[in-house]
Amino acid sequence: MPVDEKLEDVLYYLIDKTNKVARRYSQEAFVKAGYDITVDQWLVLKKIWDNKEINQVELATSLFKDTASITRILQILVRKKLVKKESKEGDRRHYLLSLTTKGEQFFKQVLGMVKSMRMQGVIDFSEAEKEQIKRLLTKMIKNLEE
Amino acid sequence: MPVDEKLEDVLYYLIDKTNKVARRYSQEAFVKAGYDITVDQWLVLKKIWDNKEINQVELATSLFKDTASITRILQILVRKKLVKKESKEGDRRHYLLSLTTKGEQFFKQVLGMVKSMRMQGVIDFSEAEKEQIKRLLTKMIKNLEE
DNA sequence: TTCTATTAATTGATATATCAACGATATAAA
DNA sequence: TTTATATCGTTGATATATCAATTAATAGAA
Repeated sequence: MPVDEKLEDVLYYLIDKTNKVARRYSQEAFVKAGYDITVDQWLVLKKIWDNKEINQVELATSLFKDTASITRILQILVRKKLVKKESKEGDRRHYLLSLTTKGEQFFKQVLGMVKSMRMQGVIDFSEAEKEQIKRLLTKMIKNLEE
Repeated sequence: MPVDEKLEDVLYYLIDKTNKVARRYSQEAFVKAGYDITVDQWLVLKKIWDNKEINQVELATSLFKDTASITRILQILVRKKLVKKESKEGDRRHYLLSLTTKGEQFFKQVLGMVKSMRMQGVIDFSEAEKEQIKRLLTKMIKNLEE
């Protein structure tokens, strides 16, 4: 019988837990506020807001998602009339993505809440601790990316 | 136009990225080694190995999963003949979960690789850094739970 | 210019997450 | 004992992740 440490002591498990707790916290806040949106949909909105002329491959890369996932999330956001896709002149393989007027209004309305959600996780962290956790996570990523 | 920090500077985003990188790293290692198993399926195996008489609700709680997800993951593990479900005498609402002989052999075979995967992420971390990152993540979880 | 290779996006299949509804059983209350 | 409530597990619906195959369009090579 091989002996092994408990799952609770495994760092990946702790990261997974933190990630889930943060996502659930954010999702519940959206629901409580009556915003019909998921965390992943919000991230896509945010990225389009920040990069008005982004295409789907760039969107996928920067959000660590598959282009297939992006296609489906965008279908939902277009259905909700928050995002619009327009063919690009010059290269008809891809689209220009942008927020609709409704999408921009929605984004601005939700952003304040999102900012306070971001703070909640580190509410009692010193500046040094905030830097430290980012530094260590970045270091882990480097160790795991070939 | 509200100004907002870049996604790359948001801590939740960095945690999400670390989590995905760690999962992909682990999943690729399983595939390369020819092990037909997902990360989530492995976690369920590990938990049953550690707790021979666990039921599905406890399994779900300890892995931060929904009981519906556990039902479906177990269906797959049973189909692969790695796990068996036996009715419990006394309370027929739930099952006793355990690894089959094949499941135990598989677990022992894979465990060595899993241990080295766990180390890879923190390969250049000092002991103090390992403690630090666990402490800070635990602190974040407390800030975001209930 | 024509053939080939690459790129952007979509779709299908399977695994997982989450919520809600449900069935079977067990426990507590009346 | 009957009734009400709580618990364990399953299933359906929708969203997302991943991989593979496919379409449409562009770019590069012959």
